[in-house]
Amino acid sequence: MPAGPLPTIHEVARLAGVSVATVSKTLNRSGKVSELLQARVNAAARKLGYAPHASARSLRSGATRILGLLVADLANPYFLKLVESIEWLSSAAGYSVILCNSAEDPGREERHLAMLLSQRADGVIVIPTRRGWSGRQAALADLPMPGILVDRRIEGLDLDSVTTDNVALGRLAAEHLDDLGHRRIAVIMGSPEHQIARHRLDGLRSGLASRGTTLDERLIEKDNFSEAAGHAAAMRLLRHAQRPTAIFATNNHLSLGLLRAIAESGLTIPDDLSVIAVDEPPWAGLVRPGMTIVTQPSEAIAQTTVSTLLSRVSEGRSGVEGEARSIQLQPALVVRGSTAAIRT
Amino acid sequence: MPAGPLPTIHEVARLAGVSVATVSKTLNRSGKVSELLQARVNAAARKLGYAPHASARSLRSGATRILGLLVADLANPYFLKLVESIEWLSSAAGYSVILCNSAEDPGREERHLAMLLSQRADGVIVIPTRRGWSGRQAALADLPMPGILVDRRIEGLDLDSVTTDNVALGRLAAEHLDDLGHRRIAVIMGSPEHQIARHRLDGLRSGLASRGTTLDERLIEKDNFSEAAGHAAAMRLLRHAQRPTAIFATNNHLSLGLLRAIAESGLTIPDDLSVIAVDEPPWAGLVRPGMTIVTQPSEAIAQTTVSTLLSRVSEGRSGVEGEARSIQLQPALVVRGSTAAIRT
DNA sequence: TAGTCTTAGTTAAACGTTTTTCTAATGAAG
DNA sequence: CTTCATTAGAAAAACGTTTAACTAAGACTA
Repeated sequence: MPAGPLPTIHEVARLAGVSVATVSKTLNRSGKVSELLQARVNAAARKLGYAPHASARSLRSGATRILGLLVADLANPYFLKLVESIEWLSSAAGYSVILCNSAEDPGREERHLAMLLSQRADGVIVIPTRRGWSGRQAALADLPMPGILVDRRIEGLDLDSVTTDNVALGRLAAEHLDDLGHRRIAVIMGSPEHQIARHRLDGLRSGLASRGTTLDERLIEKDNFSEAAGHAAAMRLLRHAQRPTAIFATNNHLSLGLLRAIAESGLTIPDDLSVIAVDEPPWAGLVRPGMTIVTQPSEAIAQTTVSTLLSRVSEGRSGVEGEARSIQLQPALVVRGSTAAIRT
Repeated sequence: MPAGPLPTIHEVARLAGVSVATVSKTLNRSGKVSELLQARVNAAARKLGYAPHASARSLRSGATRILGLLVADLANPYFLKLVESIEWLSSAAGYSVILCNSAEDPGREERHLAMLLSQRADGVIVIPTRRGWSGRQAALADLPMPGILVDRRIEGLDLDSVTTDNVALGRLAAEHLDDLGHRRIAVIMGSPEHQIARHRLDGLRSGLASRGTTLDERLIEKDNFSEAAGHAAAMRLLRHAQRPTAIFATNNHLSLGLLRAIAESGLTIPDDLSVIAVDEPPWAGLVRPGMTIVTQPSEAIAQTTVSTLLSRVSEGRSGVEGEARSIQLQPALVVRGSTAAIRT
């Protein structure tokens, strides 16, 4: 790092023989500057290697062109996809992203939020941690900049949100399994206190009900969302007196645990057991002959999130504020080989 | 977002009945302030919900407490682990992280670097893209803030770096396979233009050589580092007249492709084929009976990276600059079931 | 020709901090 | 009873921008 102190706009102005205002206007393409001076300014800026000081700029202008991205769990491949897309879209729109991983820890989440407030991010995108929001909604509601929730909603919090229609997701799985003739269907649902898990289960249940099948409540495995929990739940199900003919795992971690359990048991998919999972983790290709999944439209979710947030940002607080928009996007069923018609 | 304009230090000062200097000193624990005034200031700050304006602070103080993290490829689980650890450590040290994904695109990388310069990040951590650095080293070398390379080094660039000892990594794989009696060993090496790939191959070759085995050059598969390439290479190897008894995949994407190919071929690990891979991707558990791997010490690498960078940051440009440190950490072999002694 | 409108540019204020310099008060030393 | 340090606090400058307010010079209108 050999360079001395960085050049300021004043040095550019001096070299170009103009005022700093002219430099600013030229570089920001605001206001009128003659072709001649524009050329001189640009040449000077390039020659000096001028890079505007973002802090100074935002101190004066009031906008940082920074978005905060607060992720509940970076290790979840689905969230990672969201992060990738959101970073991509933001950067295309001229915004930088401060990434914060709360690792499902409300304490970290809160500290990160305070930091983003100090940074005066122009907006914050939050995939909230699962627990710890009761009584803490104010932290988000009182944020002085626009915020938007992704994937998970927080009960009793009036904020823009973009989520998957998780009831529809459960219903898709139900209809597919029913079409294949499955009646003994198990669910590894994660934590029943979690809205998403409940919605997916509700969708499954109602989807089956509308086909005249009732879900066997004894085949609903409830615990948390970890791979270990998925593995344990799967083990219980596989040892069940009347083994289910199909298992629905409602999240990436859970389905990984499920697949591991199946591999350990020496069972074959889909002959011994049909499996349907949510989202497409990188390892979906390892399951022969391909994983049947219900996918959440991660690209569309990222897209909607960023554009909604940025439109709020440009509305500014001048706007009528309006109602909180809560946008639900539709999942899709991708049929591959891990589900098969039940043997007669 | 109901709150009006955020309170400034002046309003805190007025409410506490002191000067802004006293507020600043109190909040930053710098300078002497009496107990009494400290209490008044803290109370006032809390009451107003004061959050210092980071831009103003860094404009004046010259430090942003922001680190830039420029990642070549977020989709690589190994890099993701690094990102997680780095974010964690930085945030523990009081730094925020601006995450930039270059997705192996030098153009994006360059734009992100310019942005980080504008943001006046206190330091930048770079996992550089594979290509596109010839003639562009200056972009990093001339950075006015401390920078550090992780995982990949750039030839001809004199900058701190933290990497795995990849020759040792290859040698570990070689010795393990040799111990098990394998002689027909294949490598899916990725791109031969890439230093890491070459080092790992060199390590494998020399490791075998020191045991008296020569690596069959026809069993070295070269292409790029994608999953597709890994899959294709594996397919070629599996159809080989004399099928190798063991395959070494030198990267996460490649090993995923390899495993997929094996699953498709209906071969069993380790009976038909031993497999050794690098790093522990989430799906390692899906391979029965467990994946044998050579791991890079990602935690230690993250740790070393952050502490080295932060020490450079606090040295400031006052320091003697000193030599660039290039730190190599040692990989480790984790033996599980995917490698087995060759059948006699 | 005198007045008014544009236009292209400059000057200077402002953003919210930190930090240097300054001041007044207290206490110790001679 | 001075003088000199020491201290806690205040006043003010500075950081590098953007932008509002201003100016001078042409171009147009009456």
